[in-house]
Amino acid sequence: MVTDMQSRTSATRTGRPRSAAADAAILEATRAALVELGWSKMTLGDVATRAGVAKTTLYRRWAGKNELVVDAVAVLFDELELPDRGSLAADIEGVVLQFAAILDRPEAKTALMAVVAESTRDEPLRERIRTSIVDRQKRLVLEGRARATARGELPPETDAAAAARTADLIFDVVAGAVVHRTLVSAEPADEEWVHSFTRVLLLGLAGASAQP
Amino acid sequence: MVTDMQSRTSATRTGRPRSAAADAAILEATRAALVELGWSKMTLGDVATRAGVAKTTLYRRWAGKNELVVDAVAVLFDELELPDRGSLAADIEGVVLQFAAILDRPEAKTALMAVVAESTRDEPLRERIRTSIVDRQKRLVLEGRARATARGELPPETDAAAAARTADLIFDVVAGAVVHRTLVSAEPADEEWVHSFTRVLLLGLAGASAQP
DNA sequence: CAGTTACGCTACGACTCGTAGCGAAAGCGT
DNA sequence: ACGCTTTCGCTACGAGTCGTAGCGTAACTG
Repeated sequence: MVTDMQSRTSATRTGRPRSAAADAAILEATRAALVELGWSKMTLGDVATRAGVAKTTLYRRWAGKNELVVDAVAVLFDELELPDRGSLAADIEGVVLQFAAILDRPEAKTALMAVVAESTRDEPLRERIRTSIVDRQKRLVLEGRARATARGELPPETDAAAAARTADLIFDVVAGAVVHRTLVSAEPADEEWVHSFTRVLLLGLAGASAQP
Repeated sequence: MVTDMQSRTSATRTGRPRSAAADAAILEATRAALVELGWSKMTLGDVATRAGVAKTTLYRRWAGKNELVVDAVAVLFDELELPDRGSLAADIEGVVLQFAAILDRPEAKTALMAVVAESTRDEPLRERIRTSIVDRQKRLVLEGRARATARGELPPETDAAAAARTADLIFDVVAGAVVHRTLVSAEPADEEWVHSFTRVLLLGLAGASAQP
């Protein structure tokens, strides 16, 4: 979570250890500040005060606002799981509804778009977002396909490269559509919408695999 | 573009008129500053200096950074047109490639995500984005469907409400997928990707209309 | 020429940022 | 118990940005 070379390389650190409670308090205070103030009006000084922590302590652990907010929001995606609803279509609908529920939170709305905007000019930040947020979502695509293949709903993959491209395409379509619906169109990704979207996606994928 | 009640209600304004050249210079300076500095490091004072304009002049015309950047980036979407490539699939591919080309610009990357992030806590800003940017894209979806219907590629719409929902779905899927591919996955939406995406989308829509 | 509005310029208080310095606290090894 | 090391809370600071006020001048209208 926090990038510190020494604490991982040497098993036993000398000196006073960093307070784990402070980490938790800071991240929770960050989410609270995001809810109340949004990204632009949230200040690190305010977060430190809310967490009952000195501002210098915060700067010792995170390089800046971007990194802190990524860590604070990343935990929201821990609850993402692939439910076994019996069919590929039902599984996808379940995951998409979970994803939509997370994006419905005010702290996720304002934080995700902002850090993505910053990441366009900050390659390390983009990597941090990828490993702590995006890859967790992408993993569900691969798991879902594996489960559907085991069920016999999908044929086993023969071309690994083509399979990877298809997984990337699915991921961008699913995540992009939900994000755009929620944040740009500002309309809820409710069950009816998710059902329509899933049907179009699956029919499209079925047709694409039928006529290569 | 600029919200001024008086200049439109009363046809002839008394006093010194606002310099149209200043407007153009400010918007161009804004785009230049976005390219060089990105959203977060761009300051209105710097924009005013680049434009050869006093900072106070800038504040007389725009309420803040958000509104200014929306206006500055909106013109990038003026070049979006619906090319007549002969088939619905080819038309969609053409539009998506245009959209991808705009999103490939650095000023569009950093600005669009940032203002969308701000709009989650600013309803007037979201409305401004919608009317000056989003609706211009959405219109292409409606035009494309009308043209395809005229060609006979699509059946005439019977249920207006269902047709509107479908158009919204298509729009969120197309725009969301391209944005996610470009900004989150950070990989180019090149011809190959657009071709794969368009095929999945059209097959899905065809299948969905076949089995209502 | 009088009236009105926009402009450039300067200056200002308020705020945020990120860092430095200090003494005290909390661990570890001997 | 005693150093050694690192973290902690606190205060203070220069630098930078924000958005506005005031002023004299420029541009356009009747």
